[in-house]
Amino acid sequence: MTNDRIADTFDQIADLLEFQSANPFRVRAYRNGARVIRDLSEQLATIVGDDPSQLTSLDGIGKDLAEKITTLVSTGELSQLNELLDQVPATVLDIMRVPGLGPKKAAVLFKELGIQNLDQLREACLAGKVKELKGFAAKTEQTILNGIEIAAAANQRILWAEADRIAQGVLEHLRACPSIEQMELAGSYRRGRETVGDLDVLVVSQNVPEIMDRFSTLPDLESITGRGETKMSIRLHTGLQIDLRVVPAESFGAALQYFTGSKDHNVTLRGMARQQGLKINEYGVFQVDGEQETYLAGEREADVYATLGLPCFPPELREAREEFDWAASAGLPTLIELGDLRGDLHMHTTATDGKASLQEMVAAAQQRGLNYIAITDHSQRVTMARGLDPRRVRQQWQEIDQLNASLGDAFTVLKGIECDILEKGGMDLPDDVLAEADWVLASVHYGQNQPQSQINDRIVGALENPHVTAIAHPTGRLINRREAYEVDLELVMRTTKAHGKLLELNANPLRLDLNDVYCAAAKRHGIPIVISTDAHSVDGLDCLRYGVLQARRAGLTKQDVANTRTCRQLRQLIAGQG
DNA sequence: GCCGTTTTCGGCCCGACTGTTTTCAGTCG
Repeated sequence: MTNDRIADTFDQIADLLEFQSANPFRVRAYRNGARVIRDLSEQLATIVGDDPSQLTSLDGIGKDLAEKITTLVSTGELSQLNELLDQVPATVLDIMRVPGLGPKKAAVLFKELGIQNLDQLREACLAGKVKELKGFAAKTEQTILNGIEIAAAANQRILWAEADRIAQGVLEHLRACPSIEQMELAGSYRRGRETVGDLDVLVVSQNVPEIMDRFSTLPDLESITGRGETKMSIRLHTGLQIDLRVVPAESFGAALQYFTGSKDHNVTLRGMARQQGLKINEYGVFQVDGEQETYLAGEREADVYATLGLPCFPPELREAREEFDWAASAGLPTLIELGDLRGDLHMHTTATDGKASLQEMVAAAQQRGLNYIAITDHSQRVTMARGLDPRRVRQQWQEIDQLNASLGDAFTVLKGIECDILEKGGMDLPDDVLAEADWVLASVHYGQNQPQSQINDRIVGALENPHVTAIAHPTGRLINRREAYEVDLELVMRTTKAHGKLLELNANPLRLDLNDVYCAAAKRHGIPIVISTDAHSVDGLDCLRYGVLQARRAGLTKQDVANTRTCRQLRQLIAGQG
């Protein structure tokens, strides 16, 4: 059983317990456990096999959850979950996804009207039965009806890149307000998560009505779901929710900290504050003496942290993973920045499925301030993309040699290939061809549904090939579209390290593969990461920043990423591979 | 259900907004 499955199980238990109005801290314990498991690069099954007593050394996993993990790994099921599902059908949980319906109201609907799913809920609302329940009335019934569509479509977090496009539009729209003194986006968008569930906008202004009126005229606005004195919420036609908060200047830093989250990071932070006799909320940090509260900080985010003796964590690190341990020991890593990258080592041209020619890609990379690139078109197996056979790839490399001669020292084009790892194992191009390349990416494109052992063998085989430089998009996942293939990444990382090879962080916003958790694991293994765009067009080269965000979330520094090196240093690194 | 440099029991972050209420519970982030 995979970590994700175990985490899903704990989340489901949390949902069901919440529905039953169980102790909220118990619910949190399950959710916390699920999160810790998702942030783990080692497979729990391996830990259980080696030494189950290690489980309780994981933060948030105690005796009880450890036992449940062991049971799940060894039997594949959990009697507790089955018993809960006997009491509450899983479809009832959909009711709680309707905005405005939480566990309490959902339980009333289930117990009083026997409503088990969204269809029955809609019928009951239309029949006017809901508004007769205690605690419900006409307005709630209408809100539920409106919300059912959202619940059905909801659940879908959008890609960070898409959120960024929308967020910049919102800022642009609001900037028309002259009273705006400060404005920032917070939430998971600011933390650079690969997907974003909603947007949070923070504004400092003396004129709240002006800001809120302007906010209500957003071009794609579907409905205003709330408007108070400081907070307003709207929903776009796409279903995306945007929250606006107008705060006084002396609270801006505290609000930015608060609404950037993550929730778990803030829970930890507030716990630390409490131990020091302090209180943090979105208005500031306060010294607490009985009834008396004295404002200590809040205007700037850094001061909020400084008051607790903490560094101002980059938002990408605020996930309650290792950031507080780092702060307490060696300090925070100096995270990589976009400007640190000197090269892009994965891109395609019109020779295969790219939209731009070799010359156009080179010119575009130069414009973006890069010093080198690798051209990595597909190999022959990828027939749909007119993959290159030995003759055509050698022809392209000859072209690159000529181009390099004309470019001089200022810019280098590496002769590369994205060579398929064949379904039956082995590389798609002969060794004598690969030996002529400067940069060989090995990729799994076909046979993604093979069992784990077969995928493992293929990737390990590629890593053992002396001409392979790096594994591209090592898990094959497409965010919100396709699961990763079954691959034991711990095995891949050990093999990668043993042969001195590299792993890619594919910066395409749909891939971001390796993800933050595995990039952090690669760093622990001492494996250099390569952040590349996999560009299929000139515009595709702009994706590097998405990769950098994910790398920052992994705590990677400039030193951890291979293509921050000069081209000469990079060649030396490759030359050391075995 | 987890956790411990006050604690192995008794805590566990905190406030805004809404709707249905006559003072507050539920939901949300």
